[in-house]
Amino acid sequence: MANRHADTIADELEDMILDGRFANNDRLDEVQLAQRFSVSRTPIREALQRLTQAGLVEQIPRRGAFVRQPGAIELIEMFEVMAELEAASARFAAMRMTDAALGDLNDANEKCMKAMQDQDADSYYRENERFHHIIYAQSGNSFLEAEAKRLHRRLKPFRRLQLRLRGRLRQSMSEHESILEALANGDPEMAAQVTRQHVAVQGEKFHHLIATLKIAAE
Amino acid sequence: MANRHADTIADELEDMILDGRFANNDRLDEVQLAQRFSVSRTPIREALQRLTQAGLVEQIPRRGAFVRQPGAIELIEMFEVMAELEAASARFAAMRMTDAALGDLNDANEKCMKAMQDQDADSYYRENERFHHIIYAQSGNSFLEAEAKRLHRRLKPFRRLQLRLRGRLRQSMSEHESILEALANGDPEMAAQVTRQHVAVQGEKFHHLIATLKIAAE
DNA sequence: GTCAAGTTTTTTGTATACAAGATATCCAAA
DNA sequence: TTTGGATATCTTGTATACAAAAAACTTGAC
Repeated sequence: MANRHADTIADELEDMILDGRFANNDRLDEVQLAQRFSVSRTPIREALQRLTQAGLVEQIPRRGAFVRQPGAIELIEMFEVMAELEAASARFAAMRMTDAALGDLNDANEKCMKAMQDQDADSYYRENERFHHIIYAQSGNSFLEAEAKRLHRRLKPFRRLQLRLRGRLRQSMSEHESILEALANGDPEMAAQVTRQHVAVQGEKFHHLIATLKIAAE
Repeated sequence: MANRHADTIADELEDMILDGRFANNDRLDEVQLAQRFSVSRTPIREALQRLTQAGLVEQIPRRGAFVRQPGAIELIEMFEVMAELEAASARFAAMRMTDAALGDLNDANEKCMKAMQDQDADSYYRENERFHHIIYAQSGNSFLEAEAKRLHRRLKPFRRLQLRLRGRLRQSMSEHESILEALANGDPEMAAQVTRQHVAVQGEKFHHLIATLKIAAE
């Protein structure tokens, strides 16, 4: 990609923002960050530019850079788009997927299941991510794969939240089964539909969660 | 957004690349560009960073920035994704669209038709773009709208190419009619399907065009 | 004439310097 | 006490300086 220093700084800042280590609208002071990373302002500014492009930071001219956590509405919109990208991936994958990849997908799903039974959250997240990434890759469309990965990563912290809802995990696994079945049958429309539903419901659950939190806060 | 100078420079460079004023793999020399724009290297570097993020430029560490025109395969992939984004927009629009917007869409379509009869290419492109942008906006999903606009813009120069094919324009207009009808009927699945087809066929026509050009070149 | 090692020249990436705009502080008047 | 304006301070945005890496060139051996 680009220059090493600014690159790694951007990655670190991205992680920090996505992990929620900054509050919304926190100002990212250039000199402070420069000191923290022991570099000059130049690579910091490059990193901030990158984050701005990625939508994680908003830069206001002559005012500075502010972390920009998406609001509830924007998150729902993003989940909606994610559902469409996943549905499209699944549709293509149903037609283009290799047998070997189908085996991998099955493997990821079984490990997901096992992780759920073992209450092993880390393992669950890892295998669930693998499950979805395999579908993106098997769309046979690298551009789609890249876009899907990008948005998937952006939504990661919020997916975790939503999975805490009672019964959601088990339901999610059953949806995986339907996806697997549709892909195994090579049924593009079915694959697209169940996959869209699988992701869209995450957005809805998330919405529900937000609403609940709001009520609880009153 | 960000700083004025680097901003406008990025926009200008973007236009130049999208208009094809640079060949693929052309190196974008920082000092040369700095002189051309009468600024220092700093804002140039910021602009190049932005273009890299947008996928128009590839930066190789310690080597420089190179314009990166998508190849045939990548273009087909991008058209495939565009088709999905448009289809999703149309699906949502079928459910959420206002009557006023439906009127606007009809208006854009009629002006498109008129432009075709008048052989007025500029007017055609403008109204065609308006047609599609209305659908994005009426998806009621700003995030989707932004993503669709972004990709639409990226594909702009290649859509123009494809429209030169004999009979393509008339076919395209008839597809617009089907889209309008589905939206007017509030039929989400039909709207998604005809819209996907409308855009996907552009990719196929484009593919066909490329193949033809290659044969002609031999 | 070709190739390879060593040297010079470019070019990138980072640090620092400086200018202009934004924010904060202070003081006086109502 | 509060408000308004003038001044001081801080912060961003751009220019310049410098170090290190890559490319280009030179020179010498075969």
